[in-house]
Amino acid sequence: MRRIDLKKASAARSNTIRDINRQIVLNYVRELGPISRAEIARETALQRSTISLIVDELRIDGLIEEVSGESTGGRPPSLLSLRTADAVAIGVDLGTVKTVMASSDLAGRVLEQEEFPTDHDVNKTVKKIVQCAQRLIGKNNGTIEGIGISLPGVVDPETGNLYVPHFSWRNEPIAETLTHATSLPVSIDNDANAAALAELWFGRPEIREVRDFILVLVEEGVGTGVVFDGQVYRGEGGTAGEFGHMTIGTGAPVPCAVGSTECWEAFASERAALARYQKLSRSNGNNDINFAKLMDLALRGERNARTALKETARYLGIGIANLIQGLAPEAVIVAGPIARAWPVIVEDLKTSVDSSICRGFPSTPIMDSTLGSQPTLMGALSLVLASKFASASVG
Amino acid sequence: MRRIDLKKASAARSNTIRDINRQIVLNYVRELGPISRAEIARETALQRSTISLIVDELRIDGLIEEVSGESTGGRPPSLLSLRTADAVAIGVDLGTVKTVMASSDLAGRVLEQEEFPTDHDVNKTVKKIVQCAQRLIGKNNGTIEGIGISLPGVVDPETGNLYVPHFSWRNEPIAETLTHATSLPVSIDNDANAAALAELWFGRPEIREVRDFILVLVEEGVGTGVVFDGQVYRGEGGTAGEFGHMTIGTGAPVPCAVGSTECWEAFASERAALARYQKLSRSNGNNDINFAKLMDLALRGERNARTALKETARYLGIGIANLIQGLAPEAVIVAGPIARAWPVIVEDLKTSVDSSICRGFPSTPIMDSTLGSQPTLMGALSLVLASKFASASVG
DNA sequence: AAAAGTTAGTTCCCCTTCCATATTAAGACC
DNA sequence: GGTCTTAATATGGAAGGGGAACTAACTTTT
Repeated sequence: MRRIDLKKASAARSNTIRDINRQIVLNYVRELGPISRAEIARETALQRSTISLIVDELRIDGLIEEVSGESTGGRPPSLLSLRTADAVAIGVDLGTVKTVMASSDLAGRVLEQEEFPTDHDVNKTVKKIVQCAQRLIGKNNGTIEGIGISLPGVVDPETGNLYVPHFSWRNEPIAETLTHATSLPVSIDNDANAAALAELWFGRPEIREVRDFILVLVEEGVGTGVVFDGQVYRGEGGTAGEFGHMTIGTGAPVPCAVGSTECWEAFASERAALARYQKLSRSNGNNDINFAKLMDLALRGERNARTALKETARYLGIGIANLIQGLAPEAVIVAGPIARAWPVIVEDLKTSVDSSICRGFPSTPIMDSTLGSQPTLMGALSLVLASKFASASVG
Repeated sequence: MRRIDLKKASAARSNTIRDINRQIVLNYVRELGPISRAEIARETALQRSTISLIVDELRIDGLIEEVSGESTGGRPPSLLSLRTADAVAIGVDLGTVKTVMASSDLAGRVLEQEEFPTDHDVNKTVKKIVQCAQRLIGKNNGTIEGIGISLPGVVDPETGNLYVPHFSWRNEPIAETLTHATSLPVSIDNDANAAALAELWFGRPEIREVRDFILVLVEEGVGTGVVFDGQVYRGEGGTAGEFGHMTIGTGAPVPCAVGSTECWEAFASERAALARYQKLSRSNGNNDINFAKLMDLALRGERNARTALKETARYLGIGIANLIQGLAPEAVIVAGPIARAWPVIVEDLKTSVDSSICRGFPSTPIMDSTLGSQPTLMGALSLVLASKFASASVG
């Protein structure tokens, strides 16, 4: 029972029907390909002739290609799959430590990847990004159609206004600079929202089939990406997803990015885990430790490191329980470096979630990211790729 | 960038285009009526001829009617508005104290209303509802098209499974019984979700124009209805919206419905306010007080009552701040009996929200319900009415 | 009072797109 | 080699919107 928005709703014309069916066919190829025209016709209940016409259009547009298939007792089908000959997207995963850039094909497979340390000076970082983008564009002879950027901060995808607390960047024209230098459309979004978009479009099937889930990105802070009804929820001005600043108690081990000690991220971020570890092992004088090293120690069985991570997982669980109760997602995904220590934290995390949930809610699966080591890079690529498969107007 | 659901998405046929345009025209009449065919044609950029054909359909279906209009220098238009001659919906607002039932026309205007105390025995209550429904149906000579029920508990609108903590009702076949007795379709939903639906479809214009908002229903507990992109978000199994059980601290004045003293509703519900008042005025021995009386006292200026309400508002604000940060809604609506004491609590509420929000988020309007005294009754009616204006398939 | 101007609504023909059916294509099995 | 099965294409018909021309009904101007 969605209320349509009269200001945005546009009436259906004769071509609307084709637009809708074209999108459905394209997504069948994307999600179930290689697939034959006949199979798509059976699934959609459209006529085979209609599917053939639509497929012709999609082939001319270079979105899909034919491969030969095996007969099942009759004429062998010509199977359709996404055309993956070219690199079509560039993704920029701008992190607090390093920036990873990659090109990918339509199916989201990374073809080429580079990385460099992120410079605190926004101009230097943008310069490196421009250089790398131009290198990738040059190699690919005009096949690149767009650039996506994910960064650890609040972004309004409409206006481009942004705020990156770690570097104190405010309203830097990163996207504009890149657009001018490359003449390509540039999309920019918060890292957790982008990672959620990637899980939605390119995650493992158990997530792809889910319409409502929450991605919790644990890094220096805690970010969330909320997916409602197959769509990343951005809220007004793109500022949704800051559940990291949800009040969950008092007396956190570190202040949050803005100084409060009552926020979820003050209890459950990497910084919180490090603070716990340093308190536990103060006598050892371990001051040059970072989160990667802490995880290494914990995975090797070091007692204090494990305790610090498990305690952090417990608070992670309290926040996740709040989200489950409020939003009843079909799944919760934990992403970020901490996913590497999944075996250490999973039990405490789930126990904490269960004990914080009041009612007999259906138990919600909590899993680590299905996108391997780089959910945020995939997120940046998804900003470009998803727009090829989802047209804003067609619901 | 919504990802379509291949299992549910149905391909567009020739009639799809008419369905879409029909819905758009109907909603123009609903929201901007009385309106002429020509005006709709200008707004939608559809041809006047097309609008005329669609209007004929809608008139035959009894959804809209013509009234005469004034000329503006040419042929006078025949204006279109919703047909409000008949009662078409029955709403059942099943509350913990009383049950209110009403019939309404297509525009959501209440035509007839009855109420009776809610009996702790589910069978007795259902019997009274059935009798009242049959009385209303009989009076209206076959014009009633559906019944909506809102109740203070968790409901899965798909399966009808429900749980009402106040009465310890579990999986009672309320909707089924009513369907059998009346032969009408019955929709049932959680009170906060239903109230959110009512604000979305029948609220004052400042809310109707908003696509993303959160309704916080304060009663014995605290319930939330989340509206995202013009749609009430229900989550898996219809259990979304239980932000009332979000952990926000420790040491609440009362246990929540399940016994925890860390939940938002344990800090911010009517029961929490009453407990605060009783603690403050223990010497007075005021034990036969209820929330309505507490509000009366506070509105008359009684010190302890005001303090109890203001303290409750402060905690209400902490939870609302969490929601604003996480979901960045365009507005937050506070509904329920407490809205009557709005002047007493509004200042403390807003101060608390502002101080709990970490970043310079755009300040979100927080308002009391725009539906007058009975948001939950309107919610029940909306369950029927909204389905007439929104078809599930047409986005 | 007649003519001109304005706005509303209807009629008719054409285009797009889908459906249904028939036809062609290409392999498997006996 | 003939029949069966499945895949893909071609062809005519229906639904629905676009657009121009038309009728209707009023206001304004002369």
